[in-house]
Amino acid sequence: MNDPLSAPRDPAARPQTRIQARNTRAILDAALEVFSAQGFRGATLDQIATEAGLSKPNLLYYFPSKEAIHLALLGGLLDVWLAPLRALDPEGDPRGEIMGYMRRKLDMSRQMPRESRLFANEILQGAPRLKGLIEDDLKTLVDEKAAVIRRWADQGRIAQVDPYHLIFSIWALTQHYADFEMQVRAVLGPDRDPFDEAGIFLDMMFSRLLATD
Amino acid sequence: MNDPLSAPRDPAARPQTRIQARNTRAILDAALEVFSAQGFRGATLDQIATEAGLSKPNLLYYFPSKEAIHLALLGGLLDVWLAPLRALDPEGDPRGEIMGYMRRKLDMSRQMPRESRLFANEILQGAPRLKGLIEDDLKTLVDEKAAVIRRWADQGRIAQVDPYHLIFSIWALTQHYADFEMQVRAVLGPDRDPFDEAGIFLDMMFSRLLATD
DNA sequence: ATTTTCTTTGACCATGCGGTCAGCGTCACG
DNA sequence: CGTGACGCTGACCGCATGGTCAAAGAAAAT
Repeated sequence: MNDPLSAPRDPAARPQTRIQARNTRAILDAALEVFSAQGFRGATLDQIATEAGLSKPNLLYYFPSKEAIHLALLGGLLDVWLAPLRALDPEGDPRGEIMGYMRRKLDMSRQMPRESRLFANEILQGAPRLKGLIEDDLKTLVDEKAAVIRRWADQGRIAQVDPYHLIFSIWALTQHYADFEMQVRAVLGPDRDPFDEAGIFLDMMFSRLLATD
Repeated sequence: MNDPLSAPRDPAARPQTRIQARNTRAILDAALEVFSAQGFRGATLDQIATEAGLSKPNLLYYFPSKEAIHLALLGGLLDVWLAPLRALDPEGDPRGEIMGYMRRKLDMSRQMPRESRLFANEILQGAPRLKGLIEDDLKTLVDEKAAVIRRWADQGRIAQVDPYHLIFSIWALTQHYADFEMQVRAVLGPDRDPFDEAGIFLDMMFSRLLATD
């Protein structure tokens, strides 16, 4: 009843055992690995259990179903994913804020490619499990930040660009390096670092886009 | 031998019946629909058969396995997908060629979102079935066109940008509108046309990026 | 030391799904 | 209009997979 999806057992009474903490973390990490690489239907409980170093029934002792594990992951993800955008400061320097946002998003692609792919998988399939959150939380946040950016543009502090598509472009470009990493690496060859180069390229791209000259 | 992957039976002797043509087309179209929406493992033969208006055994009369259907789709896809890049003319006007490429790619996202998502699914999972083609054909083509673009940059006819990442950025931005269409539409609301707006935005973005001022 | 709660497991079940097969219809062509 | 090749299907098989359960094994609490 009062049992959040990310926690296995009713934590109302006793708080949480050390073993519980360790195992739920292991499970979520293993699930992230498997779900992000195989998609929801492609992943199997056996794979996740093995990856987590548990038996399948033991895994199901901590989470009631495959669906629940997936939801626990997605539930936490959207917040993490949007944190950089939330941090965009209306009082800050327009170019610095937008460039900084792009930077942080690129860093997330580099540091958290599994999360990026998990998210991509979900959206690709039409976001059956995140639709609600996307239409509410995400849309609200983007509307709010888009208004800020529009104000900056109207004040002439950055170029006149559609703020929504500016945000989309940051998403598209940064996530591409995580989601399509295999393709990017295949094309660049083994001796080039995609993320380092992307940083330079995207700096230039957005500098030129936002310049007011 | 002369049997393309999209054809089911050995057509060495008799060419192809009308029924064969109709049904293989129906199957591939249905499979594109289902695979692009559910991924390889998420799709079932029953779904594809139903979508194609056939029974499952009948479907398997035309293709030997689920895998074969998927391969037939992917096999044809890469060529279609890369055609716009192939068309980039070294003798043409640099800005016109690159902007035109971006345009054609965006049109493809609009006209062929299912193909885009099929491809995205494949790359996301690490391209288990396309790896070879990507490391050979695709890499070769990109190397070749990147060299062209680099020459243009060195001649001062466009800005000095990394040609590889320029190509990546075109892929990322155009495919984003197909692959993440659900998210884009949720954020923009029902009254805005993502693709029309994207055309304007991307025109501006790449104009500014390539400008030599 | 004993009880109680938490943790783990082997064995098992039901269902979904890819794929097969024997046989029945149907079409095209001489 | 007959005959062979083509097209189609219901019933079936075996395996993978999500999930259950009773009972055994550790920890914690007393």
